[in-house]
Amino acid sequence: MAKADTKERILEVTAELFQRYGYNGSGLKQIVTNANATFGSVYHFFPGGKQQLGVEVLRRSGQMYLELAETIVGGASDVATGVRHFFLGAAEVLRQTGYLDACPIETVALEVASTNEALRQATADVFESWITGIGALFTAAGIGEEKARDLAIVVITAIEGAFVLSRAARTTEALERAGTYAAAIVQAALDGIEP
Amino acid sequence: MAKADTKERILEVTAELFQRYGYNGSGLKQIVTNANATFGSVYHFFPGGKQQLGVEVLRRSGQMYLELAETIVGGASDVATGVRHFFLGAAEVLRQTGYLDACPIETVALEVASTNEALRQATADVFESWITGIGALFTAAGIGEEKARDLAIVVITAIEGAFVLSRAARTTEALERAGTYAAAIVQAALDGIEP
DNA sequence: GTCTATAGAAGGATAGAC
DNA sequence: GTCTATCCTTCTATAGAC
Repeated sequence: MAKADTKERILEVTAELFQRYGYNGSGLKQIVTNANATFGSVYHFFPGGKQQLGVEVLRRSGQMYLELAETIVGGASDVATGVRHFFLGAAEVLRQTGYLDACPIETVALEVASTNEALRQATADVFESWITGIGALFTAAGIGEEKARDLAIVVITAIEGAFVLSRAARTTEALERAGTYAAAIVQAALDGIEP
Repeated sequence: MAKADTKERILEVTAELFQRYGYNGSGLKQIVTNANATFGSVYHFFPGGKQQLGVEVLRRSGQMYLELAETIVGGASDVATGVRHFFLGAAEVLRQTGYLDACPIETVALEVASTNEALRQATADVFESWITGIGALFTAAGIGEEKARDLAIVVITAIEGAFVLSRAARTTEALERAGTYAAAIVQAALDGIEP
């Protein structure tokens, strides 16, 4: 088991590098080295080169991160508490990794938004799946569908924005404050308050 | 006037490229071409190379964007309305530029957070200046200092996160929803409601 | 201050032996 | 499936003429 699938290792290493250094900041050479693989293997599994590898990594990372969010948010006593837990958990991970590991697709999303349509579409698909997935947790908690989607968007934008400020400042302040307000907004929706 | 300062042109062009393509995505060659300058000029004005140019561009862009925010937020009938206007204005700019022009430092901030300490510090300084500047508008509106800072952080994280989703999806939905909730949170603070 | 040429490294990608 | 060698481009940076 010390030797997992080569393809699997390439995907895992690339996901980690994208999360920390972005798409342009992660060289194929670095990927090959860290994954203990070769150029031949990369192009064997991903004939479309770095772009194809990128698309598959974004899809995988997006799904894994959604599952993590669903587990934490859905596992709490109520969704508002769950949202708060997710922000605090993200803050803890960020701190423990030396402010390396935040959102697995955010940096790439901004880098490729206006330069690579295939990758841009992949990031858009991931965000949409998050909105749908988190929104479903809110509707399950009794919130109307339309409002549930809006809430999901607000919660996701809050954590993405907080990641930017927290990584730049190397403090968890933004994640903590954003988490408090995001949880409060969800709680207000549970209480049936407008707006 | 057709020929502004060479240094000025380099700074302006680099700021635009950083905003659209990020730090790693903006080549010195591209900068030189777009600014109608030469490599010699770039290294004459910025002996520290791309990094020094980057730091100066981040500082400038950060200050200009803060001034824009202060004008819009502070120019409205109240700060909650001002916040709403800023989100809607940002959405309009984004739409009109084909989803190119969002935050001038966000992409760079994520790219350099774990790779270049000088640039990371520059982005952190910019965000801190925004928190202070926007927070001052809130205290001027009668909100307590501590809460004003928290609100500023929440508003800034909301717009940064919304930029990510909006650029990826090529819709203004995230900016509109985030703007609505950010304005509501500020309004609640004005009304003295807890948190 | 400006320009051109070029160095030297790193980028993605490919071919062909094994 | 894996590996190595290599191609071609792009990148940042520098030297030296003007």
